[in-house]
Amino acid sequence: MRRMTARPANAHQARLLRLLRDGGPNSRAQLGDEIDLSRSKLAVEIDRLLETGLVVADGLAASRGGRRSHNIRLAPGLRLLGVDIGATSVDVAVTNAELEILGHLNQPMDVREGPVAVFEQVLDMAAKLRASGVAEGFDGAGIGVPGPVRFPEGVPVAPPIMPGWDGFPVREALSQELGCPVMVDNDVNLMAMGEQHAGVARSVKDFLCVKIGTGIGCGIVVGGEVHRGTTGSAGDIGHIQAEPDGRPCACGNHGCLEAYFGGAALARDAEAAARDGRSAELAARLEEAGSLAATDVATAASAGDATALDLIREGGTRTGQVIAGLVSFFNPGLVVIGGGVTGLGHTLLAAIRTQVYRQSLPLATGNLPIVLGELGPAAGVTGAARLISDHLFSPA
Amino acid sequence: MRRMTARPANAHQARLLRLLRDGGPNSRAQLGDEIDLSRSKLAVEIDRLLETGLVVADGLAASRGGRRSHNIRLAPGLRLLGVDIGATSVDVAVTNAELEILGHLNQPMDVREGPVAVFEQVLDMAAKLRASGVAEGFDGAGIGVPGPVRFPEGVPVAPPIMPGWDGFPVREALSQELGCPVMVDNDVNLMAMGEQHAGVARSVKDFLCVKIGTGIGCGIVVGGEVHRGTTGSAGDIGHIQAEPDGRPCACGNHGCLEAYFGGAALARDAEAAARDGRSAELAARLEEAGSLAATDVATAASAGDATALDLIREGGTRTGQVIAGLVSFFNPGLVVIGGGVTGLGHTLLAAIRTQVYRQSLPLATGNLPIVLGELGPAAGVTGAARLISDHLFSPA
DNA sequence: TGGCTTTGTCCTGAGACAGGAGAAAGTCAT
DNA sequence: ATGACTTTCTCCTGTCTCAGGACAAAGCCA
Repeated sequence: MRRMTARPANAHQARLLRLLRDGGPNSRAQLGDEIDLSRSKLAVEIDRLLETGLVVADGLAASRGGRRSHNIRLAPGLRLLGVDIGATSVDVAVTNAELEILGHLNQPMDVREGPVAVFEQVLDMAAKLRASGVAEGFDGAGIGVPGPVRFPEGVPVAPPIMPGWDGFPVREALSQELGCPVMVDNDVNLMAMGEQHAGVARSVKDFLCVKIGTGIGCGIVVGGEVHRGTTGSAGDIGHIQAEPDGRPCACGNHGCLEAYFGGAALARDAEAAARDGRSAELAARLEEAGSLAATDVATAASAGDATALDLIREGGTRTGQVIAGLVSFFNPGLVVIGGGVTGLGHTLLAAIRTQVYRQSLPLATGNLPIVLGELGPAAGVTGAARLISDHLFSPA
Repeated sequence: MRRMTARPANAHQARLLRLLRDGGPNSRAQLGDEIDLSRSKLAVEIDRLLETGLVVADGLAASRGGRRSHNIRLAPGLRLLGVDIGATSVDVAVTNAELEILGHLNQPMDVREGPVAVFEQVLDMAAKLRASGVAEGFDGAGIGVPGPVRFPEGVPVAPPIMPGWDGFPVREALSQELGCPVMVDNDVNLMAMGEQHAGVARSVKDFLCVKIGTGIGCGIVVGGEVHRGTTGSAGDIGHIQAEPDGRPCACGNHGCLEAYFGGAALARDAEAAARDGRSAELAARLEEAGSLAATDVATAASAGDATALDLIREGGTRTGQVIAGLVSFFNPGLVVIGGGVTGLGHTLLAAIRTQVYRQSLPLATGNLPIVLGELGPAAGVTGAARLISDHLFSPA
């Protein structure tokens, strides 16, 4: 079916759309208070938006002591697809124009199978969501991939954990399949955007969002905008050296943070601990499943297993060391910890906090909250929807 | 005498002034090509700027095949004061509106003597420059201090090496003394702005500028704008941990970069080497002067002293380790090395380069130039002039 | 001297916009 | 119910911004 193709005609319209999206007021009068425009001009722009169908006026709000206002809302039929491709699983969600999640699917997947196989699965999941009735089609899609992206073109570049994706025209291919605009970004950046839009980072202009999944990455937000770096690899902190001449890392260097922590390292350390007989708990789980994952460490830790707790604490300390350096360097107003291993929860957070507060400059940590992300697996897909929404809600 | 107090009336005028300042064209026609305005509107704005005296039209340019154009230039009488306060010396310079240095003084000074004493000296130097005929008065002044600054108010906060300055209203005090607008920033940020305006970082939008003086700091430029951080302490990389459980640092922590390198650490290490008998060259200089400074290491190194070279290499390697992490994190398009110890030159640069190229992600270093700053002591004062110029050339 | 190019000025009409006047639609006290 | 008051929204008018065409000025070159 035909989807919405209208775009705001000017910056005023774009600002209005974003205000409505981000939970601003919804009467003409109150919109006029937040946007620097006269009532008359505002009325004209809203009329034009109504004509294009980008917003609708449905019903009247309760009176606030005078004439009742019209409810101005974003097109209720607008649907965005948010895709978050991880190393071992994929999330696909549908949102409305306000970026509220209407349907969300998660499936295991191996990113190394390459873009063609993964896209088949993603399109299948999108079809399932459509079939469930939450959407008849999509007005736009955002997609996050676990590696650096040449942002303007929407193409992954030299992604270490997904070599088959190097140079694959993700944006173009997906846009063709879905028949709608598509934007591509690094998964960590999208998580940051998600937490910024609907999570703990609302109203914070400069913050870091550390995602600890299979690997470790960091979304950098400067002045409300994601910093992607010159080649799109900004935030790739997994291979910062945490220990001079330390453990060998898959990247060829020694002592990288990812050699000590992250889903992959944690699973490997847990298996070693199980085999060494350091943890009966982990050994039992290894016996049962044949291999261990980060989640096994989480459950063992919550069962009180000392070795599992030690592994988490040590990893948190290493991560905290690196974050401490970044905090001194960047002086953020907030640090968000998220990603798959947030199941490790407050043990991890406490270790990170201790290390950062100990090592960073007092001036930089003085008023610095370090918190867990509050959206969990919804952060990535929300950020993806936000990414394409920012694109759609900018002048054509 | 009365100074220029006019300010651009709108964003167009501000853009025109900055274009002229930054070496853009200077005829109406060519300005019109670079600014998105019609010839008519442009002519109106230039006429208004001519009226206020912010620009002047003097003479005609050579013909380019048709009617000769008028030379539009920034007010030739405009004078800016750039002040760069270091730990042990102070630079004061006078520039014209194009930020060309018309006069430059440097004097030794101890920042720990406090703001009152230092300002007395700065004002004295400014008076000397005035007396030399390069300026009759100042239209604005920029000043850099070696510590974090609460930028909007122009007040140093919790500066480790200059405790007496904490909370001192630098901006207000200097503005009163000089009778002109004043802006205050961290000295490292100003060095970055200087290299951006007239040095190696021209046309680079995202870069890092590492200043190795008595301490070590880093200017961060994102999208052409200096990133100052939430509390103004961004770029304070001297206390990033370079060695876990390493040398004790003056800040109370262990293993900080500044415990290993920077003017202070280098001087201390050199004295130790002289006393240990590891370097006859350094011992002779110590004998002579009673104490050693970073410059002594530089001269010893250029004389071929192996110990001095080792000290520089080791410091460069440590610094390179830290920068490598920052490069992975920030993914800049350029890294500039500057500050007092650039006298150590290419030995230092080579050590830093080796370490960064070895340790950072290939994608981040692939096309990354790491170069010495090209302005030397002029970087700070040029950046200071640029800071106040940006302020003066923005709509009132 | 005449064609051509570049630069700069003048003019007009279209559109952007603010703010006043006032209609519409409500609340609340009397 | 009535009138005073509030809030929301619309309409209108005058001002300002701005682009682009027409044209004058000033140069080059053959």
